[in-house]
Amino acid sequence: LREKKIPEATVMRLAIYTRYLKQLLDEGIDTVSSSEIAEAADVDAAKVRKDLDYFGEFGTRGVGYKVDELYGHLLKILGLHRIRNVILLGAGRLGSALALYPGFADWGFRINTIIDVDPQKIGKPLGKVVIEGLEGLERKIGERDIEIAIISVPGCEAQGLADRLVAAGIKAILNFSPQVLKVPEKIVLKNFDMSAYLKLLSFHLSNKSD
Amino acid sequence: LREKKIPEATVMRLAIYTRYLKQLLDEGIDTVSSSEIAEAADVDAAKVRKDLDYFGEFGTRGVGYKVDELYGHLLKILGLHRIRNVILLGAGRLGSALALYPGFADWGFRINTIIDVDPQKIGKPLGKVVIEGLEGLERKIGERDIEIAIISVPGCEAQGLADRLVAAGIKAILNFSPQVLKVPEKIVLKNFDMSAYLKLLSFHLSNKSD
DNA sequence: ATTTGTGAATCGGTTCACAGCG
DNA sequence: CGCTGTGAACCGATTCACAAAT
Repeated sequence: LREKKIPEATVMRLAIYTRYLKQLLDEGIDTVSSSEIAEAADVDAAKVRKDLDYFGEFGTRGVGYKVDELYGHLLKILGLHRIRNVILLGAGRLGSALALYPGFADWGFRINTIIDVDPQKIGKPLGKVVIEGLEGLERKIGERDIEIAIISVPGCEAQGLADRLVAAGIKAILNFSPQVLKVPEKIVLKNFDMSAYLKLLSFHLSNKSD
Repeated sequence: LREKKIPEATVMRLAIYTRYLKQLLDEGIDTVSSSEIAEAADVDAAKVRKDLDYFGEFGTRGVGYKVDELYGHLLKILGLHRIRNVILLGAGRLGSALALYPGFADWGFRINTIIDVDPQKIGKPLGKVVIEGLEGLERKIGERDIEIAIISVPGCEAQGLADRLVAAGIKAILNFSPQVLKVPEKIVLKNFDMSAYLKLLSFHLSNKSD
């Protein structure tokens, strides 16, 4: 966006702040301070202000931030002011849970295509979307204006699938498989390797004697 | 462990390396270089060596690392050489998917207790474990030697539950709810807010004009 | 009086470049 | 000669402290 490069961690925190602001909005609270946001997000107030500072001046000194305005700014900053189409690849247990997770639709992410290779599943509905086979993947991504892919297939199939997605012009991938994916620079890739997170917990448990 | 503090990112990468080493082990390959590990994990070789350097010297100059030895060292470092008992809270769609995810058991994480408040679910099996109600939570954690809790309940219930878990002596929490949890310093907490990750992707999509 | 916005200092992780060793 | 191990330089994010604004 701006001239400066925005730290990944900053964007992640902005994503957290939006949820709190939405809550305040629903409660009818109209003003909030950086220290209140900080408390809710479990960070410090200076960090909140610095995070916002990357994008402009949204507050009033001595007063704080107007909740509705700040919320609107953050939605714009994060690109959440519009619908984005998502393809889900793999309708296993995890994939099914993701397909039905309301937290995606709440923020404008519409899973409009679900793919699986199991003939038993093809043709059956998962939520409001009918599961389809892999054929014509590339065409569907183009025709249906899909920007984001969620991969929840076994690790061994993930890289091949990612290659096809990239060739089809996908812009972002959320990878739930434990496979490390290689994609071109321009593709936005986030990994969500759950066993890796458990290993991280395990490490800390083994070294609690700090 | 050592005198130095280990970067979180380093531990996360070690967790990734283990998967690759396991694969090499299964393929019967017995030597590997830092650059091969780097390639597999999509990082650079210096980073791999630096990550290992925090914990000791595991390689042979001019040769590389013996796969089985390095794998064993990493298991020890990450505390994966023993079984850890896990409690799963919330047997909804996501919770059920997690309960049945083989990636946990593969690394020694045994979900031995599953809790839900829905009377319809209580008493029914999920995998090999029978779902139980919330009563006696604290006692179960103590008696069953549970170290890790996975929270997959609605956000509004997550903090109250976390408080009980902490009081019961839980050591680590993996939080799949979008609620930011407040726990004492000594508790190891990792958040897995999926909608926050989608928001992150959305931000990058909106600002691809780098 | 209060709270934001922000340059400057600090801290910590990454990268580099090469010494050390087989 | 090849690859590891590692101090040092670099870079970027966090924290600090205070000026600016109402």
